[in-house]
Amino acid sequence: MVDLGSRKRITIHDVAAAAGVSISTASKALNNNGRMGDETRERVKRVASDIGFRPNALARGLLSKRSFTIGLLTNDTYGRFTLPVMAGVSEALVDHGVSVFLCAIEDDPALGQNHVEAMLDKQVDGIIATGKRIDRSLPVDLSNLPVPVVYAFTEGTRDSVTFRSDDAHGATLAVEWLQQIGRRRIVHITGPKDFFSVRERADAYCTATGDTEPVLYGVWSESWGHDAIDRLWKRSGDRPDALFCGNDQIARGAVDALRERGIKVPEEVAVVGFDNWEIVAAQTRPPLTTVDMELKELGRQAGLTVLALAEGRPVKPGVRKLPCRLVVRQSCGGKPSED
Amino acid sequence: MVDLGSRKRITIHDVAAAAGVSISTASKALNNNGRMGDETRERVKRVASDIGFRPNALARGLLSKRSFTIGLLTNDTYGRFTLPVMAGVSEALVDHGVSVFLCAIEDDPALGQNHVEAMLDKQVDGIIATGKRIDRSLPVDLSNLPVPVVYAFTEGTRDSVTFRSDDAHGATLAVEWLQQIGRRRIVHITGPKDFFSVRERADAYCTATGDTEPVLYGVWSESWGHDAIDRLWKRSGDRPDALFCGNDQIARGAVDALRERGIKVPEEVAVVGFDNWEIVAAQTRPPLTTVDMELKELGRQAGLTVLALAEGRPVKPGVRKLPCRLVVRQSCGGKPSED
DNA sequence: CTGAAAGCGCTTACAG
DNA sequence: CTGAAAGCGCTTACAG
Repeated sequence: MVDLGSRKRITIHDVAAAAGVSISTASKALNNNGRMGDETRERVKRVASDIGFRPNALARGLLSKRSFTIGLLTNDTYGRFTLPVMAGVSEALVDHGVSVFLCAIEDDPALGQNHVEAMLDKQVDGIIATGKRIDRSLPVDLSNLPVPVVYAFTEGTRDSVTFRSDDAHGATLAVEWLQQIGRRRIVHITGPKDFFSVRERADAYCTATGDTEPVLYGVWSESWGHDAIDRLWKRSGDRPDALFCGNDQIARGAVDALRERGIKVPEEVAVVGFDNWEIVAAQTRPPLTTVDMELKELGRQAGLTVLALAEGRPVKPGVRKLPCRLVVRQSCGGKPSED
Repeated sequence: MVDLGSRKRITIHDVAAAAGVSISTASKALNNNGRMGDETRERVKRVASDIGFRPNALARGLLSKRSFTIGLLTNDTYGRFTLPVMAGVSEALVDHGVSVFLCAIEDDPALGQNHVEAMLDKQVDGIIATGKRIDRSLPVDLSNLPVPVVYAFTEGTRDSVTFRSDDAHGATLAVEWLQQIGRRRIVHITGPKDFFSVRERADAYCTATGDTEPVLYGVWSESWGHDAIDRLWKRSGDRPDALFCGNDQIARGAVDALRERGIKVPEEVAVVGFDNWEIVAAQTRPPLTTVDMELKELGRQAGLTVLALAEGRPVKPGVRKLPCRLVVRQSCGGKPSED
């Protein structure tokens, strides 16, 4: 059978006994409050560390009303967006001793409710809601919770704090980069128009290019990228010398289609993607220059914000748009960035 | 400023007062123990539900020594393997009221130690360790912890419970499928030989095929799959009529290379991958038939096992190999499976 | 400078 | 059948 190494847990009573003080003195010594002789405080601390004392967070939490846990709620099962957000949240909070419950709720309201209640029972200090698109909310009501809620990459409520990427900025970065390398006929191939981020990216693209080419709306797949190239090359008139694609999958499909037609990327057509999804962007031939939404940074900020709210520090509600970053690989020429 | 809807939390005192009983009676009524009139018990329950009472899990945990939390520790930052495992763990445990801390520790021992201590402080009922390969352990010592540890898709200690996929079974499924559809010259293109799973899959492949073709070892990338096809088509002698690839990326690279040579998949060469990594397998043209390691089921079992150990139920230590499943798409011909 | 007491929100023997 | 008391592991006024 499996051995738990069932050593009894060490409590503050053990520390007090070993140091020859009362438990209140032990507590105060360890928490650097109360007044006592330096010698006593040091001795208690040394003893505690010698016998491996670690305070029980449950007991602490009962008193302090702080559990040093938060919940991350997501409906992005695949993890495409949630994983970087989670990494950022966790990185920002681990130094503050905060641990993160991850709850994947699919699109199931009952499951969502379940998870939220389980977290509230465990007295989480706050909740971060995240998802897979900025213009949809999770299938669970997070208003009027007894703990603060911060939204990251999902639709939030009016009076809450919401973090999202600045897609217009990302699109502008992409188009301006293509213009800088001398491209003039830049076509935008993107996803479904009912996505807010699609419209935002397309608008920024139109602004930056002066609206000379139509935007090709479709779906978020490689095969749509492929089809779009067929369509573009069938029509009459000048061919594009650059593509700005709404995500990396579309870009990959387009690059594949261009190669199959014997058209050189980046020499004849330069391509920029969106998302910086490594598995897609880095494996494309040539690897994709693409826009990174800095989701990890977004997670970091969401984490620090929920912590601030939990500690009662004031935070202004509203939507915070975070800048994107262009990751340069080979699909536009130029050297790969350090990324 | 953000409003917390700062309604005071409802405690068992409120329930007792509202029901006109003592808090001990209230507690016993809600937990279905102690003896009391049915009428009293029902009244207390009704009142509790009416005023929205939910017991504080921290207070409960302090008494019961059970926090109804567990920790999932992983060094698989990208989430490729951890996400399905996490989904399984969470799914299995949510019904038991258990929430899961996710701790991504990269390959940083100090960070790992940090997270483990934070979880122990929070009195987790157990820890599941998971990773990105079966023959490496996490960079943190999990033996002699005061809570049970279960290993899933990472190297465990001798006396622990470890769950892993049965890679030999998966490889056998793949090869036998190719043989069933009439293929005879099946080549195995796979990853680096220092991976245990590579050797195990290759051995099973050799056993199933009778060792007629050399195994091509390389790296886990599309470009290696591509190169392997070049190599195979340059050499003299009969060409393969089927490929069994060590992962989906290699398979995708190979399929792309075959298409570029004008060789039809699956008509001339049938291809099976490994991993069932949707983003790769489903986007390949044609979509890949591939081996799924059933990581979610693996996570489920790991979750139930750590729960059993936490509850003191006996569990035999050792390595449990879980069967794989073949997901049929179009790269071998045949109709797509329901997956 | 140090300790006894009360209490966080609950559960569980133990009296009555 | 119901309640008062003790206690889980800790912290924090309050006495001395």
